[in-house]
Amino acid sequence: MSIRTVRWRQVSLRHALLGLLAVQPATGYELAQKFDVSLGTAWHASHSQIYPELARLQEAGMVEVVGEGARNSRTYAVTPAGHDEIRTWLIEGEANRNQRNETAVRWFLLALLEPEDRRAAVERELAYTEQYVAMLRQTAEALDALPRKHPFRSTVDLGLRTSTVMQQWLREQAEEA
Amino acid sequence: MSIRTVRWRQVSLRHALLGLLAVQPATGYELAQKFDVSLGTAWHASHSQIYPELARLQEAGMVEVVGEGARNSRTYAVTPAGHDEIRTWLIEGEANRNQRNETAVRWFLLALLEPEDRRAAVERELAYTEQYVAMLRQTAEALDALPRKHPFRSTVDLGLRTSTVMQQWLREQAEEA
DNA sequence: GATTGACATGTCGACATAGACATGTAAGCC
DNA sequence: GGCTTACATGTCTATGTCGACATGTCAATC
Repeated sequence: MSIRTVRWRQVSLRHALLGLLAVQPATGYELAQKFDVSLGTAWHASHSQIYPELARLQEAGMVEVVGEGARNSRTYAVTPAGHDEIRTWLIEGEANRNQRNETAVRWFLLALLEPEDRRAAVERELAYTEQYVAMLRQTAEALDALPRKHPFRSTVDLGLRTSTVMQQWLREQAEEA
Repeated sequence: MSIRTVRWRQVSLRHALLGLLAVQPATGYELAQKFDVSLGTAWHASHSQIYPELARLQEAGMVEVVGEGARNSRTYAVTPAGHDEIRTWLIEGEANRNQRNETAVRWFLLALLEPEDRRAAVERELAYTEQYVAMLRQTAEALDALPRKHPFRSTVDLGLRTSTVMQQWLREQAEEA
């Protein structure tokens, strides 16, 4: 009989949810949408993961139901224990630096294409980044319209700045012989 | 009985492997190392995934064994069919833009901390990026010493450029009230 | 009042992934 | 010759994740 240390690896989904709820209480349905617009560059999760994890977080006392709305919806908020968890994770937690980014894999492989093929692929990627930048700009505008600074306002800026660098780099890739 | 369309989602591991082998033939063991130093920002895979996938790629005729070395090692190389696969994927394949990046999740949550806690967390993240930049610089030097330009040389540049932007952004986060 | 579509929550099965477990080889050092 | 360490390949289990399946609510439009 072997001793298998049970490691908890599902840390990011858990903390991403706590983070979103710390900004504003929300239903599972809203969280699923926020993952794509607000936290899209960092993490993705579908509702089939979110609902069970919310139940586990509630059981662990890190979130609580603060309201029930139409269509059997439940609004969750972070408890003090949940805030502690966020803080501890950021200050003490050991970071997992692994990344999983198919777009980046594509960009790595661009160099393997013939110049003509590469230009076509780069065009596609540039079109994607332009769409992405447009989305970020819209988000920035919406956040700037709020009475007080939104906690995620600066991450939108980070996205805009890195996108500029990436677009410049992609253009150079198209020109490479 | 319901018709379940079997979707193939393991596309990135497959193409990341093909891409690495297109640059230079390698053993499974070497590929596992390359994932972390060469493709680390884009994808991560451990040997327990790599060996079975190499076997599947060989079965599919996209890679072949081009040499056997000491300690029962096998060196794989990409076949013409494998090159076609890379090209088709880059030109025609539908991109999955989802990302999974725990570091980015951490950076998003920084804004939720009290200024003092945040400065501590930012210091940690800055230390990580500095280590990462040092590694990239070493890689760049090593690639520049080669007789001809390495296909992945420009992706190292992209990493260096985005790191600069990120470090600047992190410093700003530490200063925010 | 029927239809449509967005809102809302849930489960299930297939597949992906990490890390432990397993085994053996070769090189260098003492 | 024994020890240690890096090389090298493999499997298995627990867990993570996606997409399909399932069910129901409410509002708007026809």
